Formats: sequence, C-alpha cells, structure tokens
Amino acid sequence: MKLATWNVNSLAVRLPQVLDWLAANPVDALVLQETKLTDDKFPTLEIGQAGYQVQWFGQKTYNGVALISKSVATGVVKNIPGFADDQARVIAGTVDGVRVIGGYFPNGQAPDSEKFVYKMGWLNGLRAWLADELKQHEKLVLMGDFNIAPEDRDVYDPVAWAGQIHCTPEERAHFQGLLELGLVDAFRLFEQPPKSWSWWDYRNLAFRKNQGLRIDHILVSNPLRASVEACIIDKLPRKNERPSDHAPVVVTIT
DNA sequence: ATGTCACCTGGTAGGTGA
Repeated sequence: MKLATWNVNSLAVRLPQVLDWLAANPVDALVLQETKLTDDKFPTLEIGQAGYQVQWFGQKTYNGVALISKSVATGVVKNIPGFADDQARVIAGTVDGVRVIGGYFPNGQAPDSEKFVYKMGWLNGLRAWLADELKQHEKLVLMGDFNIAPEDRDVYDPVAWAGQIHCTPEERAHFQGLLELGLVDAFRLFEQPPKSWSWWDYRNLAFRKNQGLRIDHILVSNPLRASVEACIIDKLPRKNERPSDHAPVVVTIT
C-alpha cells in the first residue's frame, strides 16, 4: 500500500492540484494539513467523485486536516484525546488494517514565544496519546507536517538555523521521543539524495536555490519497518503554478 | 533583499501567521 502526507496551505486554492496529484499517484491514503476550511466548506463532493473516501476536521482561517482514503476509514478520531485544543490539527483512522494518524504540528513561531510553549504542550499530549494508540494498533503510521527538522542534515543551512524554530534541541528531543515509542523515520530507512527537503519558504527564491528544510515526515511502527519498500519526497507539485510551499511525502509498504 | 502567499477585517490597505 501507499500512504502520503501533504501540507497544501489552503485546500480552497490547492484542490485542483490535489485531485491531479491523486490521479497521477493513486495512494491508499493521503493526509492533508492546513486545509484552512470550516467543515461546511469542505469539498467532499469533488473528492468523492475522484473515487475516494474522506474524513475532515477544520476550522476558520488556520489549521485544518483531512484523511483521504480508498477504503473507508474506521475508528476516526479528531484531535488528541486527553489534550484540550481549540485548533484542528489531528485526524486519525484505521485504513485497511493500518492505523493512519495525520498531524499538523504547531509551528511554534519562535523559541521564546507563547506559541512555542503551546507546541511543547501539544507534543507532550501527542506522545502520551500515541503510547496508547501503539498498544492498540500494531501497524501504525504517523505522518504530517511536524514542523521539526530532526537533524542538521535536514536543514539547508544548519549554522544559520541553529537554535531557531524547527531546529531547537527541545523540538528535536520530542522527535526522538516519538521514535522511542517504537516508531522509525521511513525516509531515513533508505539512501536519499543529499539536500532533500519537504518545505521551501515562498520568500527569497528558496525553491529555486533549493534552500529548504525536511519537516514533513512519515513515521512507521516497528512491526511495519521490514515491510517499508520506499519513501520519497515528491518535488514535482512544488514546481506547479501557485504551489503549496510543502511537497508531498510518500511511503510504500508491502 | 523577508525577493511570498493566504486569510481576515474592513476596506479599496493593513495585520497575522506561516
């Protein structure tokens, strides 16, 4: 099966690109972040006509997530049970026997900001809930926009970014904490091109200069590890007209 | 060169978040 994650930065703008991408990449499940749509405005009809099921969880202006799948998703959960949150950031469901969790992790803005405090609390809540989920679901995939660059090799200029948001020791410790629950970074199971990023700032001609970060990830539970056949970042949609600033990440599991 | 984009409110621009 193929699973994918994509921060689309407004589904209202990017829906045609998502449908085009799904036509070219018929995945079993795709999680979206930053749909930026209230639930009443979600394009269920268009996604259904493309032959997919969908679960969605949105809010006004910011955040918003969705789980698109070929098979019906069961046991759908929205946001983190046990963590009170007024921001729509998580959607989970079981698809073909695999627990699929899509997350739009908080950005955090700056290490000395209130938003960073929120990010740390959110990450603590996520970790506690995931420990439970892993007890119940042997086959589990956590994917999304983590807003964390786990290592220096995930950053185009690690010196300039040292200690900056996405690269702080606190965020990286949380990423390691997720791995310690029994997850593995699917992208790093394989040899990858150097300077592999999943996000490029809209500013500064960053994409053209390949100045980016790898902050979108797919983590698979240990029982799935041996079944992971490939994991790639699909840069093509970043070359579209009016692209999202993020590229999709895709994992293939036998 | 923060060289952008998307959304909001309240307007034909400015603020916010990323």
